[in-house]
Amino acid sequence: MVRGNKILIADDEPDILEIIGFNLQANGYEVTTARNGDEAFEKAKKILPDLIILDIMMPGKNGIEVCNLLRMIPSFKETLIVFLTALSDETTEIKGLETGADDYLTKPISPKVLISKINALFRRLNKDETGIIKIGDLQINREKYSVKFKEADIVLARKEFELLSLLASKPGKVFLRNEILNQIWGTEVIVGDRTIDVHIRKIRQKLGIDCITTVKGVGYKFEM
Amino acid sequence: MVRGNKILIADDEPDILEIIGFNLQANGYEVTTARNGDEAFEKAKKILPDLIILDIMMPGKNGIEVCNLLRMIPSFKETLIVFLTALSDETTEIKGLETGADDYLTKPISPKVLISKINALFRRLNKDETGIIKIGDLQINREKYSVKFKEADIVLARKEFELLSLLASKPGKVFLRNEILNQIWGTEVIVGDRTIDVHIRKIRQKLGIDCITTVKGVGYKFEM
DNA sequence: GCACCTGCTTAACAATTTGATAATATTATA
DNA sequence: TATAATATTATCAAATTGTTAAGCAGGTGC
Repeated sequence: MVRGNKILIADDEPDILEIIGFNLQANGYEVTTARNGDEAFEKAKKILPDLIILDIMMPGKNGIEVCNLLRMIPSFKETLIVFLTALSDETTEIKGLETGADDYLTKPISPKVLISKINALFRRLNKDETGIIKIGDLQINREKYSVKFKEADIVLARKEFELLSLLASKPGKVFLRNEILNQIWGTEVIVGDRTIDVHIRKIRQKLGIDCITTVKGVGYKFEM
Repeated sequence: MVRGNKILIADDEPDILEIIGFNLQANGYEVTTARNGDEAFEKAKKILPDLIILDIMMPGKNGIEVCNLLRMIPSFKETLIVFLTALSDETTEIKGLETGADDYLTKPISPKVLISKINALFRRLNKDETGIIKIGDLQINREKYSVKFKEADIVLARKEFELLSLLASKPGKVFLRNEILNQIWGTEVIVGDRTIDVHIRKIRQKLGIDCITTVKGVGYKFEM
């Protein structure tokens, strides 16, 4: 299992970006920086970091807004988000944590302490972030949007791919129909119940193997 | 899935224990207190809390020592440990986090902020809580919706699974028929009395072992 | 623009599974 | 043993999922 190591730092002070960025890189993290809220949001969607460090007071969107926006996107539900700011205002801190941030740090903070805190957070997060899922003879490449089974390429449509990808991300876990709807269609779109079934059917058909099990009244799970 | 809610607080100042304890209880946590490091260590082993708040400067063992000792015990590998102390000394903070603490808070801290931080920690913890029940040769996995007995998979329908799951969640406890009805069918649905029997029968049949005992006139209990 | 293709959703119906109940048999216990 | 409680069995209705085909929107090449 490969520990995720992509970190995005957003702060409007170049000095902070440089100091923290340098220290994180020295500790084996892959660092991207952003100078304001909008840039942070765009870069986050692009690079899908494992951890995002957000300054609260920034030009454009502030850190809390960025956090809120990101948490609405399914693929950022599990991403670690930490606020870093000079504000010692208690109300802000609570607001930050309640948007679903994982920690809240106040400047000034020494790089060493920061690294320690970040390591502690990652320690809790055991997740494979390579983007490639390999299960038996099946390979799912999130970046290439491709699926291989026994060296043979299988062409899946987008929804099919996302569905298989989701199920295979935790083999054995039963995904409730609601869970699937939220993760793939989002909370706003409403689609009929049979839609999931039809996609499942197509995946089963295209893969040719029965690796998706129905748990009646509950949901679906992936198993090889 | 039941959220862990047992918290142990260790501090040598009675005032702190009282204030924090009160606030945590008001937020639905079950609180135990300790007045020094040794007491904290003993109580931790006894009650197996989900979160431990440790003062660093305490009579007897200090907080870091307690943390180190606990982390050596397998059942405390996943326990949340947070340091709470007046020391703002950076070196101590790093030392704390490197022993495997999950956060580090400095006094003075307002109860609101404390609660927020603790909620944030639990939020993350609950995500990788497996929800697996293991009793003897029986394994019940809520996430996978699967039941294993001696390596053999047993397929249960939803109601059967819920029922077994409920009984096995507290082995030995007798669940009244009413209790079972409320937990599994809810208060609105009304089903006949024989319905429970039939489900119990199916579970017994499928498991092949007699681990559900009838307590006539009262209810059922799970025992291996 | 127009024909054509692809992917997504849905409707309609078939197939399957589940859960509840009735009817009857069995058991525990006063 | 009498009695109430539970076990067992078969049956049926309801819930759930599978399957197929059709409609629709968006994109592509001509």
